[in-house]
Amino acid sequence: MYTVGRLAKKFGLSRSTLLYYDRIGLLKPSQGGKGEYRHYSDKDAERLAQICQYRRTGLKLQDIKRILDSPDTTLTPVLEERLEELNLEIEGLREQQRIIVGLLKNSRLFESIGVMNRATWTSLLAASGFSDDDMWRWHVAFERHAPEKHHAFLRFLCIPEDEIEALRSWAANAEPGTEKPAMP
Amino acid sequence: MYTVGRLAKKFGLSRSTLLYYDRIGLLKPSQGGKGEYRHYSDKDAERLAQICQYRRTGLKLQDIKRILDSPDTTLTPVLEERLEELNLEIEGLREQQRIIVGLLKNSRLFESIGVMNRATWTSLLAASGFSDDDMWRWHVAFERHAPEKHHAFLRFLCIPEDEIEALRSWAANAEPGTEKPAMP
DNA sequence: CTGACAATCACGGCGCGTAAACGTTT
DNA sequence: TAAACGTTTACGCGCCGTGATTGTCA
Repeated sequence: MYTVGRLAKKFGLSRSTLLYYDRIGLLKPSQGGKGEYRHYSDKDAERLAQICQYRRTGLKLQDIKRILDSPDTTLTPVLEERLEELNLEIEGLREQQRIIVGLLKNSRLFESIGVMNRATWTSLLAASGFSDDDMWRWHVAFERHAPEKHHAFLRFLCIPEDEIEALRSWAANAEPGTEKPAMP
Repeated sequence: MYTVGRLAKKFGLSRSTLLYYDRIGLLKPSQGGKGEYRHYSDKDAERLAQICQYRRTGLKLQDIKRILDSPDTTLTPVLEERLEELNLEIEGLREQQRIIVGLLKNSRLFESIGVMNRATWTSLLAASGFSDDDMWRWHVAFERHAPEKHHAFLRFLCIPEDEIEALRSWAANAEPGTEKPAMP
């Protein structure tokens, strides 16, 4: 049995957060009617633990409520939806990064920040003994095996969208002996 | 010379957005007093183009204002700051993805979504003719040459933080002939 | 009695607009 | 007359945080 404050402390939340969860029906104390003190049982605490877990995935409180209040069939689809949503969000942010990198390309300073780029990547591969040919073969395999992920990875390297397009379409059509595209 | 609506249409914005920009002093029409129609000059339009450009980087309107209203010395630092901020945001979102992947690991369905993971990655490398040894050497080079980026990349693969730690510390200390860590 | 808790209610606040309502210019 | 404009005000999102005021427990 916990009071609001105690439960809040136990989970590193603020009291008002729990009050808020009560208000929206996400976590109602199993004892304590109107005007009385709230009393949270161990079961309530367990539910709160679940809530915190799901919150770490960025799910909205409403979705968490849906998950916890309905048979577990909803869990997987909701999480997958969130995963997809996160992909889109990340893609959007990377897009913003690419634009900034474009604007900053005179100022060489951005190299020192943790943004991955092609120069770093290729120099790493070279340092590990990978030849240019290896790299081209790798692009081809990547494009064939998982085109979307290939795309995502190229974006991860902050390569401009048009170059990505060129690289991918080359990789998609490459036959043994195909001429390699010129890359800056 | 443009009126609000025309300028808005030209830039794919809504009228209210321009009104808002006027209110906060971000873009004031060079002609048009109170009660009169706003008239935006070509210079204003140019400024708006700048604004839109910077907005695509996710800069706050206040920061854009600062950039445009002061000598260009502020541009670079502001952009770099935003870049760093984006890194943090992306890292946070990836963290959320990793948690979801952990929760979903029984449901194999997430493989079909565009999330990169180690399995895909290694199978790709293998398909391109890279041996296990190549991969281990590559980790070592990566860790030595750009530790932070190595970290970022492993996160990109949705590898749990503790395994990342293990892998990195192994790579950091590896000598030729060092035993390789067991990886699931 | 006192001090630490509890209760309820309502408002604030971020960032960037959007929408409504109603009057004026062209 | 109609369309586009003007101003002002309020609202929306998501997730709480912060009081104010008053009641209760140890």
